[in-house]
Amino acid sequence: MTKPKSWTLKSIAQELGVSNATVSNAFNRPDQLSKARREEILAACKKLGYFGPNKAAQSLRRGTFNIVALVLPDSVEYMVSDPVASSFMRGVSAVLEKNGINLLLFSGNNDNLNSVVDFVDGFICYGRPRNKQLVEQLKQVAKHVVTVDFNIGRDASVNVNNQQASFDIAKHALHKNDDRVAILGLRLLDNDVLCRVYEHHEFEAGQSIAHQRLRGYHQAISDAGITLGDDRTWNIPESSERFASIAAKEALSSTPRPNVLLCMSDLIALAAMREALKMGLSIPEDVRIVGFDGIDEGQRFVPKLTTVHQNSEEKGRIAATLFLSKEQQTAEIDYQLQLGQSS
Amino acid sequence: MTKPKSWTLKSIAQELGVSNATVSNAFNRPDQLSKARREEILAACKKLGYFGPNKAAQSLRRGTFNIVALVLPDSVEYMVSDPVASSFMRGVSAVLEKNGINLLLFSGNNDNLNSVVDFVDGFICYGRPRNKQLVEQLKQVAKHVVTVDFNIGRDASVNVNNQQASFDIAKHALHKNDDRVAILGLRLLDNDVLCRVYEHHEFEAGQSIAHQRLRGYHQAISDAGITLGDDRTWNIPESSERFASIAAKEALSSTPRPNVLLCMSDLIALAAMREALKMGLSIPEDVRIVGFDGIDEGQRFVPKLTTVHQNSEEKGRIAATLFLSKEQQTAEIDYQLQLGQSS
DNA sequence: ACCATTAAGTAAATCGATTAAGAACCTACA
DNA sequence: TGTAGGTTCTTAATCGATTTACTTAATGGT
Repeated sequence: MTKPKSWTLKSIAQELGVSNATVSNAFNRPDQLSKARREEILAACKKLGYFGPNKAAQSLRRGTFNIVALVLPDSVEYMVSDPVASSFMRGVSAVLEKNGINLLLFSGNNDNLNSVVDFVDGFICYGRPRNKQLVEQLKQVAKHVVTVDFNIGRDASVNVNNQQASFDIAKHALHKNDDRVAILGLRLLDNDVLCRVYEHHEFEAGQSIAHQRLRGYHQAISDAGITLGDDRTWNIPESSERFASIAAKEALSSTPRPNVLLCMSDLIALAAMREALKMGLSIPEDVRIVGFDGIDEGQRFVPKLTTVHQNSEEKGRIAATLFLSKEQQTAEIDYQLQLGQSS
Repeated sequence: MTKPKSWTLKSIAQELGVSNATVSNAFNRPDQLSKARREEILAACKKLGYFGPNKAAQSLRRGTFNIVALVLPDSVEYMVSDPVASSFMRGVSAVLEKNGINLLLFSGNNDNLNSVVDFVDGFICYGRPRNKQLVEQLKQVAKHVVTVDFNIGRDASVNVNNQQASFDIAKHALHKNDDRVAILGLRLLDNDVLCRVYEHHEFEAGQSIAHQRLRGYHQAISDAGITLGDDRTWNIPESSERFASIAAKEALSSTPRPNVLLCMSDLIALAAMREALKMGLSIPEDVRIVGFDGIDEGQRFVPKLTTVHQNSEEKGRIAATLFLSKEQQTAEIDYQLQLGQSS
């Protein structure tokens, strides 16, 4: 046999005068052949430039791929822009890297798991995807899933107790029962527009993190003896500075002007603080602002942001570890209130 | 045939009483069968819950994968922390997403392309990998490569003219021929330690972006009639705030205290500004500081950073587009000086 | 009515591996 | 000597598809 430009198991075996199986075993099952034979084969492969079994073929045969898809709540673009999401990704990748598993980014804009489901070992899904089809598919066709910040009732999930945390931070922010409260929420509605939300009662059953946090806020507000106006809640469909600024400006110039702003993310809270300062308001005297997440920038801002810190990187690490262990369980991660000067 | 829990092309064909090939053609080559037959088959598949040919098998057969690996200069962790790298990734992913191509993250810590080369269509390599083996492998075993910020002499690459840009910014920063210059560099040495660099002449031939930028600085310094001291250059092996701060502190307290700091990245420049302010120095009166990259934070900082802006996102888009076009060419992207108050 | 085309569909080789089952040989123990 | 057991290696089926070459039937022109 003349030397082919690229070797396969078969051609190598032929060249060496042994069977297919023996070469395969040399690479995968050392106990299936004599040590001498094995070393001889491995050495020959190295010399000839055969770097081992083709992974694609191996995967097809074995049904395992060494790839996990990270399902993003949005575009990849969003993922690397958002500090919380980035941290999470950092945690995930650190664990996977250590285990030799590759990470594939699956954009939340994509509407069909089928394009990847055949060549990944499973999914880590960060936040409930907007696309409901995707959730259905995760349930049905995924070999293995770990969900983060939401639950689909199979395999594993990792969550923070959003409701409790939101309750805690809101309770801290609310002082008197004549406080005028506004809520700058995340994606509370099923649309993609920045708008006020009117029917609060509809959300009491929702399972997204936005709804969980909203419940926490509502509870604290009601505990403080405050009545939340019917138009005091903003739906911010994506976590961008642009949207956050617009919503903050709107809220701060609405009547009655709120003196407490409950923000469902630090990104939103920071935008709100910038807007408030721009409008000449002082924080926390004129308006108290609290966030959620605990990103670095919030701690550098003046005044320092009061927020709920959740360790996103740890969350990522736990999610990946859970994925690898294939255990079926729900992990709840810790959070801490981070008290700054903004409230 | 009884209904299997998951369909394959074969079992579906059997069930429908047609051949393998016909089902395959129904999905891939509409011109190979009658319209009626095709629609009948597709409908049946949908009803039975067969979502189309298995991608892993398809890939093995066809030799194409719809996956491109993004080779990172460092861990995934680094990639999402660094704003420039994140922008780049954003650009890449936007283009790939639009074309239905999946993105796989390949950590620069990984030392063997072989673990992925068999199931990706090729590589986009962001920055020269530290690992020289990796470069060799890219040259030899990659089906297709686009390199960014460096060149391996095959397929395509995209670069910014680092030397010219560095020359320009340095020229702007240097006023008089009695300026005392220090350089806060990137990874100039092949080690992983933060240290001063003594033998400048060794770098004149280097091809990494750090070396390219250094050449630009040297040229401007020499044009200004300044002699750069032998211990005025710092090697900062990774682009982290921690390392940058240490180096900046060291440089600013060294003798003679520099009044011009040429920083090879904005991250470093920002750290240097923070340290300078902390030491009670005023910018630019006591020390002029310039950066490289043009990240957002630099423009928000007070004083605003003077720097070279390169559109990283655009760079990412170009890299991905180049990859998809399979053309063999080198694209040079634009840069602009961004003049702030820091110099 | 005859032959040349074209259309529709199928059989079988192939992509590059893994692995169950079995063959050939050797050792050892009763 | 016969048989049980253990090594070492091979044969052949299989993973789930694509695609070339071929068969068969239908169409059309003269």
